[in-house]
Amino acid sequence: MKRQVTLKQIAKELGVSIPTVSKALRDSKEISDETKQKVKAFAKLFNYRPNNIALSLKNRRTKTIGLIIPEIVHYFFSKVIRGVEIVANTKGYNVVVGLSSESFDKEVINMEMLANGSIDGFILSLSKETMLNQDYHHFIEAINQGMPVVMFDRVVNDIECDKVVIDDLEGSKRAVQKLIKNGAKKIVAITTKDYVSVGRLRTQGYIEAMEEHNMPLESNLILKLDDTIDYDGHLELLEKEIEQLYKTNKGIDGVFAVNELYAVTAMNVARKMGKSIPDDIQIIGFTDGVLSRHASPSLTTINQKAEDMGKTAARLLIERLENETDEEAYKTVVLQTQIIERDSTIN
Amino acid sequence: MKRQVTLKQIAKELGVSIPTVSKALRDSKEISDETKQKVKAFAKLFNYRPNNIALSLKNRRTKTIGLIIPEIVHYFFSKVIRGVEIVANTKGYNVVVGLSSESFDKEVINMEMLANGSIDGFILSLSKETMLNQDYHHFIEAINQGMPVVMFDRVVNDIECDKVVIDDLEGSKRAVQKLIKNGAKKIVAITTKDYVSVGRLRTQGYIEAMEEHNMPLESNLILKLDDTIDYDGHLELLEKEIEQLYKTNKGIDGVFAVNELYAVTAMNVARKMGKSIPDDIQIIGFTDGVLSRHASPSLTTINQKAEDMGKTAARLLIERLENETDEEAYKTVVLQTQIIERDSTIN
DNA sequence: TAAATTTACGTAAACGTTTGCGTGTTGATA
DNA sequence: TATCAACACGCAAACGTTTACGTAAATTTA
Repeated sequence: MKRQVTLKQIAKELGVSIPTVSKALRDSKEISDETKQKVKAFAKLFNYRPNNIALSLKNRRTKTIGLIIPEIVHYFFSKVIRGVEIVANTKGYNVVVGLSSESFDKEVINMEMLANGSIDGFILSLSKETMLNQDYHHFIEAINQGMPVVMFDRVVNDIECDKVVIDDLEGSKRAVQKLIKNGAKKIVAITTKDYVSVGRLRTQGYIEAMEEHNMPLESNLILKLDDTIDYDGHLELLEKEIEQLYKTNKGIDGVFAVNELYAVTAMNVARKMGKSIPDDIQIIGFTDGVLSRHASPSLTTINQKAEDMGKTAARLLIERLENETDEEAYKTVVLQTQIIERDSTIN
Repeated sequence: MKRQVTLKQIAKELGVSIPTVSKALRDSKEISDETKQKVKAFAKLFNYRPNNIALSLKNRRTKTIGLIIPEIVHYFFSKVIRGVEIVANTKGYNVVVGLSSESFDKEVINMEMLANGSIDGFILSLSKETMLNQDYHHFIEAINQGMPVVMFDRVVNDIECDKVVIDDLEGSKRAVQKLIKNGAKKIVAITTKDYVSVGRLRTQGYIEAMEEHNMPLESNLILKLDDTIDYDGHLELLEKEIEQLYKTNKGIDGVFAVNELYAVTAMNVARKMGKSIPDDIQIIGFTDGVLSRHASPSLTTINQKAEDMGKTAARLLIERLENETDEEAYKTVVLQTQIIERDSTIN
């Protein structure tokens, strides 16, 4: 109906100039108290709000953050969004979310849609396809154009920007150490292929822990899954892979899985095979999500610090946006993980 | 480093006027081929992209949708976001997400942050507190200002705007009917207090199904939980409530739960009490999320059509934004549910 | 060859703000 | 009564676009 009222309309209605209205509302001392009163009353009456777009154009800043994530129906990423939102909102920023759906092209398109003035900076996590392609030109372009970028979780080391990651290596190492300490003798790792940066690091953590305790390190014991497959829609594929793993390696009594889907499936498969959790097999997963919490028995996991990650990323970005001072001092924040002990391990 | 190049800079560099550059790039026939070539080449070289903010100001439309949801770490809502994103992106719209965190105030603040020109329209689902307060002034204001609003799932009937809901009553009715047909004799409903619109409807569906089959309808059999409590953090509270329900009503052999958290917890509690699923107790939940799919046994559920809902809402909004024609013809789209049969019922 | 038309551009205004500066009016000072 | 500062406001420009319109020069037509 009645469009938002503008300075122009107030000015016209009150018989003053536009700048006078603007200054009155901002309490400039150039304007008489009388006029201020008049203008403010009118503005309040008609619920005047400055047009954000006009302000953005004038100030050359939108107070909006672009957040590009690979997937949204996902415990970890949705928690990151929440972290970003919380910090952004308290600092007066909005968040526009772009979904790459793990696709390189969509990642590029999303970034192009936003990089033309719509946002002040990016927070992003690489799509799987981008990690495979290793084509990072869109990030480099954005950065060269003076657009601050903060990468989280799935990052690329070569690119100069702020980053937030967890200590994947240390976290998984501690998980495996816990299994060993709990008496597990034959521990398998269920992980992803190496191009996924976090998968590689977590596998490495498993290997280092095993080596340090002189445990048998056979390639049989490491199941590297192709995580371009959407196992959520084809759970039976995943189940078959894991069943196979159990069958070719008799006597498995410890499972370390790099995400909670693998962990909970490993548990369900084991139970179907008549194993008891945690007495026969102990399981630790990565990412502390709903699945882990509500599985039965509940899963011991490594907390991936999703919300913290989002908050930290948002803080880093906003700091960079608001302090145009110390350029080039890019930071990488490493968040420490914790083990959340539940019922899939002996405590 | 080098800021985005503007029409002004191109014009200056090429010794022509700004409108000439603009027209050349838009292939206006006012401009000679020679000049067009020159301008386009230069623009391409310097990777010119029109500034979105300037365009928004000029066109009085931002091509951005504001999406306000109560919670993001939530299977249903994150799927809705995905639906909205997909449709929005294919139509050239961006999506800025605002979180109300189930709080009335945050809902209002979020809407105010966006209503000042930042977006073209809202898609939203009410926070619990708003449903309790029944204070809808912020929606009414937005609508009066000519800002299109589409409500989904948690809607308020009194407000005139487009809406997308599922057939909660019919869906839950069919769920209970299925339990009855499967031979369940004593069926309980685990639901929320009535101010949650969808909770009320789903409870109603349970009641109607029971009545139509002349099943005993005792208030004991309906557990209305206070869902302002964050059971995700205090699972034991929820477990205690459900355990109590089982104990005061011996012989329960059917459970209808209005969300998957209640359903999976009802299952876990039953199993801890030595019941076998689905032989002793059959369970159907609402919302087909990860918990249902990966629970063991997997849960039979009613599909809440989250992604469809998001897509439909986005389509409704964009249609209204782009056809300024038929005002006042508000639609309410009702999506039909389906039962996803899994292992928590006898099939 | 003068008038009419086309071509190819530039000017101005607009979207809604903010801010530096100019200016007419008032009151105080010398 | 001149002079000057203070006051209270308006003007202009800027952010980056687009579009209606104006206007020289070049071309066509009569």
